[in-house]
Amino acid sequence: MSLRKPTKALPNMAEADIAIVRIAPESSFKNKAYDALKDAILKMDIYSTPEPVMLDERALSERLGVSRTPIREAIAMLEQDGFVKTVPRRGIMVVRRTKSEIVDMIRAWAALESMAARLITTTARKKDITALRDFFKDFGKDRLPEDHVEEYSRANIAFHQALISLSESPVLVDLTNDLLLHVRGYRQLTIGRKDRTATSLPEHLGIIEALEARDTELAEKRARDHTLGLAAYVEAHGQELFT
Amino acid sequence: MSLRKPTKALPNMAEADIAIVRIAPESSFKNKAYDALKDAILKMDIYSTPEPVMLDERALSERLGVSRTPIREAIAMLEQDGFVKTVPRRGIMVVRRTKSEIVDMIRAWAALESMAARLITTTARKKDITALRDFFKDFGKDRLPEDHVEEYSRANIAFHQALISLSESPVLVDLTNDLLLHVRGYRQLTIGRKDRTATSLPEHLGIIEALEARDTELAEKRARDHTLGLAAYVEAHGQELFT
DNA sequence: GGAAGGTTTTTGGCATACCACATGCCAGAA
DNA sequence: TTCTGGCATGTGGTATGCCAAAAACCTTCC
Repeated sequence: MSLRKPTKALPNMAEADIAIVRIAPESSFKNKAYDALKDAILKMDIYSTPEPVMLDERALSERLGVSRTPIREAIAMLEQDGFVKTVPRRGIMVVRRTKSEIVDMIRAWAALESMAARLITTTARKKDITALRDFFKDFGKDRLPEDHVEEYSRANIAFHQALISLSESPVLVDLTNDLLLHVRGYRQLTIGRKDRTATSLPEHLGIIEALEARDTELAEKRARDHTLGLAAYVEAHGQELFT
Repeated sequence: MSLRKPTKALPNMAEADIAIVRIAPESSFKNKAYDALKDAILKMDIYSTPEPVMLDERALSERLGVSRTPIREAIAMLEQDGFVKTVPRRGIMVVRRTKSEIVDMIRAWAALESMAARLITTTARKKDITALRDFFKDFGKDRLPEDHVEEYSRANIAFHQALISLSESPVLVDLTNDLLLHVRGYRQLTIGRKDRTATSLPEHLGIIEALEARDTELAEKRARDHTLGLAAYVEAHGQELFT
């Protein structure tokens, strides 16, 4: 597949070996539009207003300086992702998730993460596991997480993503990232979590310890219970968010 | 919604009561094309030939009797699903999964299904759990699964889907169905499983028993181990498939 | 005979025009 | 004043046509 005629194209091809970096494929407008729209949707605060946020193909095509065609293809992709929903002759609306949908997603996340923990205990290098502690090195008795919620929240997300990555399972990584993108829209998941941060840090460390000890069952259980705890928290305290 | 002003519009409106049936919404070509292509892709045996299967926009638009635009939008959606990959100026190819990708997907499936089992022990009705046995009522000592692999395989898939559905978690259901669609392409997962069917049935029954007993931990474990067993099986015996 | 180089063909990317339908406004009738 | 039918307008859906780049083909010259 790579080369059609490998017969005698080698001798004077030494130049081909020097740092030729495969020129930028120059992504298509479709993909650029997809990235731009996805980014914009994730940034906007969909839940601040009661009316659904609507998108307009023509307006978007003008703003992005391309025709409607690539915009529409990008919209079709976003719809597959579940970020928007287009209704014929009505408009394209940014999807608003209900509380139970968010809780549901967090549960799925818990499932995937606990499987990641399980895999990690059998394959990851000790060094990489220990490195997970670094995400929280700025927090401790003298600098409590609950006093730096924003910062801790970022470390929290980074930790979870790093954890999943250690599983070296592309499927787990991708699925989890998708779920996180949806869940993340809820600012209150971060802010309101203030009273959860206190218990969060010890739980994280507990997960790391179990991983280091190669205790498969325990690591799996701790990872699961930790995230299920978040789900339960949202289910109990996330009321005000969802009108 | 049905009638705006019931105040005085009744007397001579008898004609409005005659069989008006709510006209069909008539899905768009884009979605029809998506369904048709997805169906076709799932049906084709991608692994029978060494060369990748290519699709052609213009040919498809002709075959389906619509223009390229809706086809392209459908392709964009399928690409999001991971079923095809379009390379500029080269073509659209049906994605072929490697063995490790399949194994990876089955592991994620195991994670989701074990979470489903966990949820079921706390929410599902006894009646619905017991109904899961029906999928295997045609098999027993006098009619061994390994003697009717095709049929058992169908029952198997149906069982797993019904199991996940009992969790009443749309996210788990959707994610699992997506994974199954990808995994399913491997006919050998069905055929080669002949030597696995023997152990499969007892394991299924074991899961059902744990669910009925509302033993959360055990149900979760059995569901997970059962599917992880399939992953291990594919990892060990799926060699011949992937060239 | 074979290879370099030019030309045609193929293929996806994009822009544009037009269509059908949902809505809202508004004149005119009741 | 209130209601109704029609028209203007806006929105997504679809069809077409052209373009650039890559691949295939073909010509020509050593």
